[in-house]
Amino acid sequence: MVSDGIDRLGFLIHDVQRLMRKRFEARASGLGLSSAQWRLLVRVAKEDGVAQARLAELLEIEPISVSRLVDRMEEGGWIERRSDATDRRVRMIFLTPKASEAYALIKSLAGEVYEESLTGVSSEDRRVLIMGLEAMVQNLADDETPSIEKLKNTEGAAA
Amino acid sequence: MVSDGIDRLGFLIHDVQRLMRKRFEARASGLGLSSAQWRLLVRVAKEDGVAQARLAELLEIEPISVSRLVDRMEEGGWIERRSDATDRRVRMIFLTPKASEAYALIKSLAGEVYEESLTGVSSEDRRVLIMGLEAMVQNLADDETPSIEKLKNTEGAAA
DNA sequence: CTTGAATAGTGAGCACGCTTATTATATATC
DNA sequence: GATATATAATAAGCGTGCTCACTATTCAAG
Repeated sequence: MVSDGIDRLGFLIHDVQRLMRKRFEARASGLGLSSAQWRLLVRVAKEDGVAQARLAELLEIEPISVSRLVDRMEEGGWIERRSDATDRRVRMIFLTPKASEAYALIKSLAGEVYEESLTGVSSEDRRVLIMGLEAMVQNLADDETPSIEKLKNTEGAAA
Repeated sequence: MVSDGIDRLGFLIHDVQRLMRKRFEARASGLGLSSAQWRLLVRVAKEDGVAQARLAELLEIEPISVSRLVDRMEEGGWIERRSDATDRRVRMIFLTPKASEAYALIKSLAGEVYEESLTGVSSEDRRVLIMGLEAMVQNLADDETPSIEKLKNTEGAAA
């Protein structure tokens, strides 16, 4: 029923993501930053002193994943945790000077990878591509995840 | 210099991949299959008896990752390893009947997720999207990863 | 036959995501 | 004030990817 390459959409997205991450990390390896760390760093750069829970929201990962990420980034000297005076549960995250220095370079590395990945794609097609991806995020974001129950009640799994 | 949403391309791809994987795994959780396992299963379905090294090539992951994946899939009863009579280094991978049964359902689940993710995207835009993604894979695939050396020799990292 | 290079697979250990459960603190309610 | 609930962060343990190092086996030279 599906036409063209749509039945390979998952493979495609998966490949693009993996290859982009790989290339970025190859470029940034001199800095000792992974792509996950870079994403967190970018967020903190935009909102210095942000709490971990807020970071989890922004990055759309679980708080525990932020915990671990921040652990390693603190070890690496990229960020530091400071206590919030008004709420002792909160750890506020700040960039170190080292991270602030690296920020511009990181953005430029990312920009390079983006441009390279889009070589030969017209600006018109780029716009369609970006808009398509944004639509996909929107469509996938409303997390209706109840179909397991449905499956179990109507058909039963093929186990 | 970058226009529109191109400076967020990495975030977009990352989000789409994560959300698609999440949704697929929610649907397939009744089966006990992860998306990585599903990808491997699809490959083996197309080439029964394939060697692990060949699978690593096809999936574009490292042989050691295939090893671990196959370990868990063997435990889960999805595939089985058999020795090759002509080359005792090789483990040939076969689907179990359980996996063969599940294959059609898996493809249909994947197709559902693809269609849902593309809701509201015209077939014309879909074609541009797919072609754009394919171009990105092509552009990123030629793994020129020597720029670390270049960086070190010409500028030095900002450490 | 023996030596050496290449190939197939795995072990150890790491990064980064997850689920589930726990601790510490804050806040709302009685 | 005491109790219950909610929130911030973390701990434990797993899946999937990686690098590096290793074993077993094959194949090519000598």
